[in-house]
Amino acid sequence: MRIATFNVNGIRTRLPILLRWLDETRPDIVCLQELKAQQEDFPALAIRAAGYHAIWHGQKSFNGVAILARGGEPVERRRALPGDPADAHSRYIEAAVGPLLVGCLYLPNGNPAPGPKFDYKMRWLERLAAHAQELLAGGDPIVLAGDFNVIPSEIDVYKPEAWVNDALFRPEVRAAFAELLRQGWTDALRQTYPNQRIYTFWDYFRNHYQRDAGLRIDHLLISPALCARLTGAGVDRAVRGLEKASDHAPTWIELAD
DNA sequence: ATGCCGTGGAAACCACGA
Repeated sequence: MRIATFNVNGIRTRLPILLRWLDETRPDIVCLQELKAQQEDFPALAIRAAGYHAIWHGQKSFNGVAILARGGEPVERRRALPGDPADAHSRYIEAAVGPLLVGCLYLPNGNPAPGPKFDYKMRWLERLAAHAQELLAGGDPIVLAGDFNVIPSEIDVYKPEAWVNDALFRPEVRAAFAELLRQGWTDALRQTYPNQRIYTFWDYFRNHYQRDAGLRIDHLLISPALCARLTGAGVDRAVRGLEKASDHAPTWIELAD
């Protein structure tokens, strides 16, 4: 089965591209981020007509996450990361899809760093680590997928020296991501391609896509129970080159049944 | 070093993104 993550940067504007990509690649489970739409403005009918059940957590203008599944309905487990009831951003949604648990996340950008936005990102990373640890304790097959806004290492950015002080690449952010891997999670794209340059995001400007000046910031972390089932992974780069594209490309893994 | 582009919402600009 195929599980994908895609930061759409506005689901209403991106709907034609999303539907075309769903039709062409037929992923079984899809995590979406940056819906940028209120709960009632999610295009549920069009997505249902494409063959997908969906749950989503919208927010006016910003953020917003969704989990799509074909074959079965995603059964919602939670729609916020624990640890801060005052955090009103729609950045996390979690569901059971058959025997699989899926966490879909949109981690804060954190720029400018230092500053309150960076502090919020670091707190969010701490909350994510705590929840991720709880999830692992169950021993279930779990995928944590989404836009992490974390460049894990130098190979994941076209020009590392230009990003050292950026909130996506600062040492404490990379350390927090590495801590997730130490818990037992596997970065499925990097596991599949240990030495390749793989990007999932390219800026809209400066011809970054045409120059392949990208970042790898969209990730699928899999729990130990899934490692032996990982048979492939990839990025649908061509989607980034379409007219009216998101600045992110869909990123996916393949699991043996 | 940089939001140069894109989206959304409010209001003909601004917030936000990475």
